[in-house]
Amino acid sequence: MTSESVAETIINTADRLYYERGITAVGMAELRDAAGVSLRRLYSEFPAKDAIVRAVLEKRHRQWSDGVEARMAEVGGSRERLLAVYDYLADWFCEDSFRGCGFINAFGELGGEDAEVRRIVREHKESFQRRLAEIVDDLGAPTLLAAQLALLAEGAQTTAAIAGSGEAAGQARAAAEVLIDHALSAA
Amino acid sequence: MTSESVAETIINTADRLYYERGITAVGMAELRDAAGVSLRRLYSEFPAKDAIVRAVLEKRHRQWSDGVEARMAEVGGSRERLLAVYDYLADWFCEDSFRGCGFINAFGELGGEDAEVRRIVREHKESFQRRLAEIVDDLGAPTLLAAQLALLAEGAQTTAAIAGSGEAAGQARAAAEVLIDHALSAA
DNA sequence: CAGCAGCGAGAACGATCGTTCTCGCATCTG
DNA sequence: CAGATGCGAGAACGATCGTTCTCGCTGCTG
Repeated sequence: MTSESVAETIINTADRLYYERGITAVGMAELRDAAGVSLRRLYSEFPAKDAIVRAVLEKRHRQWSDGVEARMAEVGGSRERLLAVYDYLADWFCEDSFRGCGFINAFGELGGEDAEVRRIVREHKESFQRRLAEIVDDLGAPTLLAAQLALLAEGAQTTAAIAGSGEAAGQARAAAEVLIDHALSAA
Repeated sequence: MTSESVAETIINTADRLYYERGITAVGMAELRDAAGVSLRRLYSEFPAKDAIVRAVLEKRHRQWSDGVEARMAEVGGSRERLLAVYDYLADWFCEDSFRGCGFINAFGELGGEDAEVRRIVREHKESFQRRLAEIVDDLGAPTLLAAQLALLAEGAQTTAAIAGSGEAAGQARAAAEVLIDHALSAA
């Protein structure tokens, strides 16, 4: 396999810097230094900073989807697959670099000005909700449950980031169990 | 009663602009124009932009606390007081100007760089959780429930902002009912 | 070897940032 | 009336932003 392309290096470096410190706080000069490329090369790979931001968000979307999907594939049964989401969150929250959901952060920072960022963030969250809805449907539970499980996951991400502790994942998981079992017993 | 002071005008204007468009996106010149004061006056009331940001967050914290508290006072019983939080959210989400939780947005935008913002945001969220914990305690339910109800509220705020719809409030309320009743039946 | 295309280093550009300074007018004090 | 004070308007400052341009080296092709 070939080593990563220049564009990938740029995206990975930008992702790390933007996530750590915020998008507007990281200038193109800093990105150039950290990625070890020339400014000329930066602008030959991407037309502008906006394009890098979009590429970073799209890469992050694939990573999240793949990560959640892999975690869900490890267990059997729809109920366990739903709960696997919170186990995935628990691992993520433990990472030193964890600083909340990159999409929520980008939305808070740029969502007021940049309609394209709004669109990407919204699509990311909708796709997660759709995936949950599929599994909830397999369970035979109402779609409302999928939305509620998503609320728990979103709340856990922001709470873990702000509180600086990962305990929200376990709390969300326990709440999810109650909601799932209640939905099943009502069906 | 006297009309609002210059400092209050500045804070209220800054709050609106920062919330609508993001903090870094709003410069001091724009704030001066919108508040109708001179730049000189801006810097005589506040030593720097950071101080305005902090003042805005602190005002927002009082507004949130007072608003939730007033809403909870309208109903009787601990269970209804807890659920009143989500009714408060539902009203808020319907406002045209709603763009998510200002603290979460500020955290996403500045939390990576500004430790003071981190502290204020964390304190705000902790104070909300403490208030929930008091009422949960009155109910005789375990403290875990308070954390879970907070997760639902946080998740509803970000989801409503990103999706651009207020339905998350009702979904969170329904989930809260299930969690509360489950906690009570187990006690 | 001559000529050319590609690219890195970094200067340069115009815009805008937060912040400070200058100037001139208005209002008060004696 | 003379002088001082306070403040608004806005120019000025240095820094930094995103972006483009220049220059000079490197390695290819004929």
